[in-house]
Formats: sequence, C-alpha cells, structure tokens
Amino acid sequence: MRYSHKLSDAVHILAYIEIYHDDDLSSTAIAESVESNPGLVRRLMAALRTAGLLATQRGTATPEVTRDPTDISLLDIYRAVETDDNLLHVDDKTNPQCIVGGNIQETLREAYASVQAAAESQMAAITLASLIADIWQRERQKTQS
Amino acid sequence: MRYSHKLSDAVHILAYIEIYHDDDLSSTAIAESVESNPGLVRRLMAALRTAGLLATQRGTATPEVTRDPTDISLLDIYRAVETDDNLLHVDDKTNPQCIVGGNIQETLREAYASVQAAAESQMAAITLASLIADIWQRERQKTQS
DNA sequence: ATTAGTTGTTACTTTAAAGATAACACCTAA
DNA sequence: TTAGGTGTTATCTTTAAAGTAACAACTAAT
Repeated sequence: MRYSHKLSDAVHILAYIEIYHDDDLSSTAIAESVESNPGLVRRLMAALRTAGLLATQRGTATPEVTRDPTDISLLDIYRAVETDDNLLHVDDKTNPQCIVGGNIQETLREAYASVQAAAESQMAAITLASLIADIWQRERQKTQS
Repeated sequence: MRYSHKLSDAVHILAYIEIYHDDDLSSTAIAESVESNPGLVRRLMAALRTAGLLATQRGTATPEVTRDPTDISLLDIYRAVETDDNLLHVDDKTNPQCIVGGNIQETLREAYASVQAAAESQMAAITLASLIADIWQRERQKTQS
C-alpha cells in the first residue's frame, strides 16, 4: 500500500488549530496548509474527536483542542488516527505442520510487541506542545537575518 | 498498500534453514512452510545474501546462514529486506507558505527519528538465536502431554 | 553429453490500504 | 432565506506488496 501520512497530517491539523486559533479554521483552510482536501481533513478531525482530543461544532469552523498540548502525546494522536496500531506485521498464513511455521507466529508476535512497546514509549514522551514549540523555533530561525 | 510481511518471512526462512539444515532446503520446500511461493522466497534470500547474512549456491539447494545466529539481530534482517526502513512517514507535500506547513516536515522528521531509534534499539537486542530458541521451546511445550 | 532439478532474475498480474474526489444531508449565523 | 460550514459516505485512483510465471544459467547424477 501507500505509506500512511495520517499521523503526520493529524499532528499538522492540531498544530494548525493551535497556531492559527484566531484565523480561519475551516477544513478548507486547513486543507490548503496540508496540501490535501477538506474531506480528508474532516475525516481526520472526526477521528481526533472520537479520541477526545478535539471538539468541533457542526456548521461552524470553530474546532478546539480539548486538552492542554502538554498533555497530548504523539502516541495519543497515533492511536486516534491509525486504524492498525502495529508497526510490524506477522505473516499469519504459515504451515502449522512445520516446526517453524507452527510456532513462528507467536514467537514474532512477542518480539514485535517489545519493539512496539519501545516505539510507543518514545511516542508517549513527545508532546503536541513540544512539536508546536519546535515549529515556532524553526520559523524564528528562518526569519532572523 | 498491503502490510509488509517481508521481515516475518525473512526470519522464517533463516530459522527454517537453521532448524532443517539436514533436510530439503530448496526454495520450494521453504515456500511450503511459509505458505508462499518459491519466487518470493528466492527474492528474500537474494536480499539476505546481499546483506551478507546468507550464502547460497546457484543450482544447489544448500543455503547457509553465514554468521552465528547469536550475532544476527532482528535489525540486521529488517534492514536487509525492507526497502524503506522507516516505520513512520512524514507527509512531504505541505504548504511552505504556512508556519505549520513550512516547518512541520523537519519537526516530524526529528520526532520520528527518535521513535525509530527506540524501535531499532529493541530490534538490535533480539537475535536470530533467541527467536529460534523460542520456536523450539514452543514446539516442546506442544508435544509434552 | 544428457537430463532432471535448482537458483537468480525479471516481467506481469492481483490485492489491499491510503488518499483523492465528490456528493449531500444537516447545522449555523448573518 | 441564504451562504457557507460540518459530518458522513460512496466511489475512483494510486501505490507498494505479494502472487504468478517464465527462463537463462548452473549443478549433479546417470
């Protein structure tokens, strides 16, 4: 398949809402920043809303991040928008008659779970606030001659 | 896209070659254990060979794992077979005119790199030897009444 | 030498998940 | 009432992986 940009776009949306909170926050305006389309933006916003990270109102372009950005982790956003949380995938079609085929699925599931845990622990350590701060810092470095 | 099973299948192949070293090691035999096809098996074996993990000989079904399994990590295998090593992917099409769109790519690249590092560090800690040992242990637990 | 079986490689087809696009009911505010 | 927004769903397109097939090149046995 294509590689998923959902996490990247979801972070983008949340950062946009925080940084441009006094401007146009319509899905169309956000889509222009993401260089995508309003439909995709609204679908991602729906996922963020379901996860309790975003509050929206039908008819009005007034989305609001519900929690303090210091209290929203990259992991929260990842889990909100990725339908399949797994970074690695076991081949679940192997020959059970064989010593390898009959046991490797469970063996790998356990191994992959430990890799997943390591990745998620790092994702939990990164907050939306720190990402927004980083965006601002890069912007400042650009504009200073 | 489909989720990749390359890593899982590559581990399968290496474990199979180690466990069944005195039996038929043709790509056809291995493919039956993987429940896949010989072509795929040979393609993965080619990648493992390129990475220096496997030695093969044209015409004869006598593949050999080149290093001690205690010295081959899940990360080695991952890098051997995955064309794109990245677990997370930045959306590289964002509006540079926007504070968010113009900076989020670098911000996320840095964040994702730290997640990647955490995952890879865990992958490096898992050896082919430990995976094979786990397969054997599960097999033993099955057969003991 | 011939033959049967294997590897290495490449080209093509199929599959599945993501993203693009569009449509429309419903809501809000002017 | 109307203009413009959201929420949702359906359909098409794209793309990487996996499936399939073919065949030259190699090996070993007879």
